[in-house]
Amino acid sequence: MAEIKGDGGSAAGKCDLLHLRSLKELPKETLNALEGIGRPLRLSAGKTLASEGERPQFIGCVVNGILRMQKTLQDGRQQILGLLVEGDMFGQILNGPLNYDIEVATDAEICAFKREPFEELLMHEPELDRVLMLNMLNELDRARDWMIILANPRVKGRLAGFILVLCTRFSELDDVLQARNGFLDVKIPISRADLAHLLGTRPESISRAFHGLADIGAISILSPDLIEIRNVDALIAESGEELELSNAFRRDLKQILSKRIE
Amino acid sequence: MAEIKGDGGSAAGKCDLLHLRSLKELPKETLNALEGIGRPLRLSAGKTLASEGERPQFIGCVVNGILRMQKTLQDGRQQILGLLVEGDMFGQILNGPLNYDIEVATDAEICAFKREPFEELLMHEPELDRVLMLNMLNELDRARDWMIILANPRVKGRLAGFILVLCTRFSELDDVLQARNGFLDVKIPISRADLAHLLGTRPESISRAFHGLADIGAISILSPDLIEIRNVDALIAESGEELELSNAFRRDLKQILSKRIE
DNA sequence: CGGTATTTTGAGTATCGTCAAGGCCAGTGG
DNA sequence: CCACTGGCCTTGACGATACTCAAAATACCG
Repeated sequence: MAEIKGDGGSAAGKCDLLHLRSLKELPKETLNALEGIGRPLRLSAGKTLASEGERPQFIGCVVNGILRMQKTLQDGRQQILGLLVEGDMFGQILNGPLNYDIEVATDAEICAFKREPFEELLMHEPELDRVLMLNMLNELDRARDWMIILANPRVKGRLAGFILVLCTRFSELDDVLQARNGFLDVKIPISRADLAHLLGTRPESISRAFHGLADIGAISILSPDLIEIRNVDALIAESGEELELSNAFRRDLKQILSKRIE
Repeated sequence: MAEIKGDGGSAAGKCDLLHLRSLKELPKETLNALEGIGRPLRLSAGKTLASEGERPQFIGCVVNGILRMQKTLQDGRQQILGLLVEGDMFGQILNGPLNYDIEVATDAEICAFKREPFEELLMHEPELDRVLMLNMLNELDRARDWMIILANPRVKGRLAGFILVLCTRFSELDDVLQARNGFLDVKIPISRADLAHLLGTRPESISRAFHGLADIGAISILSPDLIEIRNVDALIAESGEELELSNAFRRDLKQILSKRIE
């Protein structure tokens, strides 16, 4: 394949940023400028991209795959603070040092921008600034979602909340949602261990919670990382999600279902 | 007292924004302009300032007292998503509608800015924009703190984490910290019920956790809303906080202790 | 001093964390 | 082609913890 050699990076070529939903609104010139200073990086699961306390050398944008933001606690637990997916940006633009690690959860592809040219571009392009602001607001919303999920006293409820969030906030992801004979298939994109770290519990409890949800008929487990939603209302009831949103949820899900079936 | 009548507000006069730590860095003219469009509001505990789904009529800045951001869930639980204290701003500047309620936790005083003049001021004052950005980053950090605290499997650990956060992130507050005969007194600024809503549990468990911490000698309970930290290390150990930070914690706390004693 | 709200305590049950063992799947090497 | 190995997921048993409901004690306010 024709590869344009980058200036020293192991990966070379050009990022394809056009299809990322978060950047779509940028003017074409800005997008081109971004692609000009960005280099694609292919990362394999398990790699640590940046560690707590340091300031990452580059600004990154996830093209596909999933990264996790996580902290290692004193008692040995690892707590996942959030997931970075397609279109999410990271790398402390204004902030000081990171206060969490960034690791690769599944094999991923990112676009890396050197800090200086990126920040210079930022000065001249208020649109880019706006996109970053929205990215941050999005992260704040998601952090609050995780808070609500974590506050659920039962693991079964936390898992139900996670599945619902997967269906809404992460629904744009390629492989997560798929309709099949009238039900919605959901691919669980991370391991049980990571799920446990995310929901503040242990893999064993996650497993029990999955089967608990299956027992009440809310889902069925097709394979460890693929489930089928059989009863949205039961799922919502378990999660204890908010009143108004749960109705919106139902509507959206029905929409997604019918859209994906077509 | 000399009061300058406002244009229709029930409260009148001028906000004193000078002493707020988050606004200190603003140029004097910007601060004056802000004070010009702001009106002080005195609020009593329990009042709902804004509800989920609506867009608040004004931008607010807390002068003193505590507001809470909270959501009412379908199963009746109320989950507190965070506290707004002296210097914090709220009111969805760029965002769409709120997705939580804002209620007054303790009698409070805020400075309210009408949306239009505030946003116009924002256009002309990049410094103000920057302050708002920092305010948002701060909120994100705090949301992540809450996540880590909520993820702690034991209520005793969550409570320990809360007390530590109180000593660090909220240490600038007037009444929270006070040194007395060599130990640090901490005023718990919200009720047991609110604390339960914040930590995702029930008031009974909060009570038991307080007494559990007292049993291991980490704290002593002077009155329901006033505790004394007797063993910081035990408290940190219970909270399971992060490795590096816990050392910083210890240092900071010792500093606070010696500073407050003087 | 009485009345109310808040906090605390108690007892019983459900849930979760822990430790240990078993099962499933994929990749490896004979 | 098949046994083996290692990683991940599941299951089981048991003790610790937290939720629930109910009642008592305490603090708060007039």
